[in-house]
Amino acid sequence: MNENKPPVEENQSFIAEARREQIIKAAIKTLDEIGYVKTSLSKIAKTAGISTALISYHFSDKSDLMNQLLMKLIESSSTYILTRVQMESTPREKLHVFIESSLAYQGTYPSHNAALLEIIFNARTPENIPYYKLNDEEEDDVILHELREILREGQEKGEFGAFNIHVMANMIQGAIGEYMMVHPNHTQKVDLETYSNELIKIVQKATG
Amino acid sequence: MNENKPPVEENQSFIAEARREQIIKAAIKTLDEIGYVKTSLSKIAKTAGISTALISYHFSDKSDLMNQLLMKLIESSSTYILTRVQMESTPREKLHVFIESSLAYQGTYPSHNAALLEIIFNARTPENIPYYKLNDEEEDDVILHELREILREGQEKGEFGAFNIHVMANMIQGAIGEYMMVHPNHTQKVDLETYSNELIKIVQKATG
DNA sequence: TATTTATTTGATTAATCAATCAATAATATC
DNA sequence: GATATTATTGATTGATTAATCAAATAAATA
Repeated sequence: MNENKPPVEENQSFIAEARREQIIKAAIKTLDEIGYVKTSLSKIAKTAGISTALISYHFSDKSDLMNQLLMKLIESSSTYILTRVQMESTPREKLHVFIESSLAYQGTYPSHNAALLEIIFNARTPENIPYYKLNDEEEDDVILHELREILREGQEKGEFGAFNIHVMANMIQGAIGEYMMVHPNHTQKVDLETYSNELIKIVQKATG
Repeated sequence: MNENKPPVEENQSFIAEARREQIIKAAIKTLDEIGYVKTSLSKIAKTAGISTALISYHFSDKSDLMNQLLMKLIESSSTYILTRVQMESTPREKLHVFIESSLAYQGTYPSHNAALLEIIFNARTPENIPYYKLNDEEEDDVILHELREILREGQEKGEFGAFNIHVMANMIQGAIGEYMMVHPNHTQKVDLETYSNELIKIVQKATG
């Protein structure tokens, strides 16, 4: 029966993995509710109903926790958007779905979104560079890269007119981000669906 | 010679006013260099070369200092942009100058801009609402209001086509904001002037 | 079952924070 | 020049922070 034993690593980390999940969930909730500045390990621990030291046991560091959480949040929203975009065929359709699903993600997971913002705006690298200034540097930002790719392909195929891809991509991301910042979950001047539709129309014309 | 005496208030507050200026300048520098999270009264005091208690003497509170600083920064950038916009006559010209000067302000006062971002993203009202979620609620945001007014006037005069004003305004602001976030002061993929020109072109087409 | 290994806690550390206060120093007023 | 007011400091308070550690508990392994 030896060959049936699950690999040691998986077995070892089963409890640990569940605990990490729990801590990360508590971190999201805390960040959403009180913001990065007031979020401390003890606040997160209290939210999770565990001791502070337990967080230190599972994460080497506060910044380790925040980094892992950030990666999870980015991956979550990226997957949500990319899977939907990849189901479309033409650049124009892809672009519309990109906008639509980017905004839809915010409506579906508002707390994830808030937590993501709090970390990006506040956490800094060991070299003290804020994450929000890092974004652009190639490698990392899958979403921005995909958006540019859609625009490039659209121009290549003649579906889109002439424009600067970097600027257009920034503008679209900016329009999406602006909504996610300014609008609390309820009672908004422009509801999510209207915003989404109108933004698509405008971008349609801009990419001409 | 009595009537020549300057009003008591001005006289009294002369030193105090200068000191407040100095503290606010030090706060800008500190926020720019180490970010909101790491900025403390003692760090600001050290930057200013004064004692921490002196800040408490001139400002009732940490949040009082941050609020006054925020107001100054908003007023500074608003004035910069609005004076330039008001020199133009047609909505189209106003819109172009709005974009141009918004971006130019960032290039001219990068540290002011960084400090503004740090406060907006981090400071919260006594009710714990982040400032960046407050923006939209009428009264306050002079800049956003002006932008919408330009767009409205342009539509009214038939210079612009049909689009949702709120969404278009958000998109333009988002495109501007995106630049100011992503791009550090040097070695950028798209330089400020190119970005400005290209954004104007795109918005020109979008507003049709 | 005995023993090792993984998980969890409570107590503690040293640092830092905002804010207060009494004691000076500087300035203005009379 | 005496007196009051304003400005400034250093020391101190109590709260909170991230991180460490020895001790206790739970789980896995042999």
